[in-house]
Amino acid sequence: MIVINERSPSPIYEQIIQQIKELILRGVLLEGEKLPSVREMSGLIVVNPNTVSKAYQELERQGVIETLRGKGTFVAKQQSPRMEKERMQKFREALKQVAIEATYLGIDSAQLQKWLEEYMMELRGGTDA
Amino acid sequence: MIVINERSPSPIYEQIIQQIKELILRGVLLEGEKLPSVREMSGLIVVNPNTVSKAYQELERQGVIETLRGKGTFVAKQQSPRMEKERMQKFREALKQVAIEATYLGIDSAQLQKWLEEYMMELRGGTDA
Amino acid sequence: MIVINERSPSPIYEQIIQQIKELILRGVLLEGEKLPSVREMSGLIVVNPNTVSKAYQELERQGVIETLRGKGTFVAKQQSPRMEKERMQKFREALKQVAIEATYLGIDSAQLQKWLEEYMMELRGGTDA
Amino acid sequence: MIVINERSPSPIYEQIIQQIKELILRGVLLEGEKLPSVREMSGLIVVNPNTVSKAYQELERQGVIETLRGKGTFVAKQQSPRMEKERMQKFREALKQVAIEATYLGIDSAQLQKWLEEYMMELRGGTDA
DNA sequence: GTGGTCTAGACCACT
DNA sequence: GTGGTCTAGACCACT
Repeated sequence: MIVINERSPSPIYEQIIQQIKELILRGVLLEGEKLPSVREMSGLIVVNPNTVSKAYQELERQGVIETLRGKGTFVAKQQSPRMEKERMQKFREALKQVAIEATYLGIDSAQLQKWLEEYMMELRGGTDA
Repeated sequence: MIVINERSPSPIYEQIIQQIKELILRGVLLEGEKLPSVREMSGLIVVNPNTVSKAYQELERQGVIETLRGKGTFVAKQQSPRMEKERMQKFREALKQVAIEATYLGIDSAQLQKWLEEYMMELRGGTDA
Repeated sequence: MIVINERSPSPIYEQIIQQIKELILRGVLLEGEKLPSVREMSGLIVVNPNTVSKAYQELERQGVIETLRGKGTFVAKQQSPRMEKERMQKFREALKQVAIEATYLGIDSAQLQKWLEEYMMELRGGTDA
Repeated sequence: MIVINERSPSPIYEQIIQQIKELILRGVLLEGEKLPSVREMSGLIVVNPNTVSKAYQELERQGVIETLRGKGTFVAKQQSPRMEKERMQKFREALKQVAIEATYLGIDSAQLQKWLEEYMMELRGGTDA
């Protein structure tokens, strides 16, 4: 389910984080469901265990997953909106950069909204499956 | 005009690139206008000249600014959309991450579109000024 | 394998770029093969690591080599022709200058073609080895 | 007749040198013909006089033009092949780089020869005019 | 150990 | 004065 692009400029642990988030949003990973252990995951996606571990730790810090000692790692129960200030600021910043780059690429706001709609529909649609 | 955030995870030269793009889109920097020299800019934003130089070189590669040997660096004449494939792919990727993160933060697509509209209006509005 | 000419008018990082390209075309460096690390190379050819790094980054931009984070730098898999417009224009310009200079040196087109044949045979021959 | 590209990475004085050589090879400038003075040329092509002067000096060093005190600058009489070792070596080096880059761009030797033929025909054709 | 970023500062070609 | 190149060397993220 998770595909790593070694040539990507974004670090592998970031790719893992993003893709796990996406799998949860799409409903592939359900609330309370067990994630593969660090070692399993490290074998599945052929990546150093330290890298997987780092991704899990960050996901836990963000409240996306939960680690139960000796039991394993699970998708957190409350996947409700978490409006942490820091995260929100980062998001607004990213959104602004997207607007700038879109303008440079000559993409108008209608096209942009269409694409965003599509992506978000895909993600929300996932929860029905 | 340009403010560097030393604590930001994105490198200083990237911050310079993004902010110069923004200043151009907002119409603060006009076509053909001279940018501060590498040394001036380096003094203004308190950053090493090499770092400014790296940002200028990348902006030149992207066709945003132009360098005239021994004369200086200028905002490029044609700021027309450049649909380079690679850049477009990066953009689509960034857009997708924004959609994912928005979903996580509980921001619906209507809110997202409103914010994007605002940013893009600000940018386009700048060219009239 | 790589020899830097400090008196050459072309910058050191350009010399590195050209010679690595040549080594690949001659088949001395094979697809997927690891290049010396920035530090190793910098020691081998007695040049500052930053200069080697600059050469590697430009080679990556051109798709000649690939960087895997924390792992190293490798000869890219597909060394297929890349017909980027900009690069092609630069090439045509260089070719024209060669024609002009040849005429000045009294070299006729038959001789020129013979030399080019030789060089290209050498390069293509390298991939068999 | 001479067109300067201020955005070109090759310096203006080099562009002047190359284009004067080309004009001579094409027969636009004839042996013994007077060149515009440094000031005239500087006005014609809108370039700093120092830059023109530098180009003329280099052309004189190469034996392409001759300066007669108080009279002006003229296309040299003997435009016969001058096989200076240094120049020849530089040329062979440039030719080699052309071969390497052509291979990278996927241009075969037949195409390369066709282009070279064309360029050289244009140049030689010029002497008939 | 790997490449990426950055500083401080020198030197150079070009205008 | 302008940008381009290079050195020497530090620090950092990533694997």
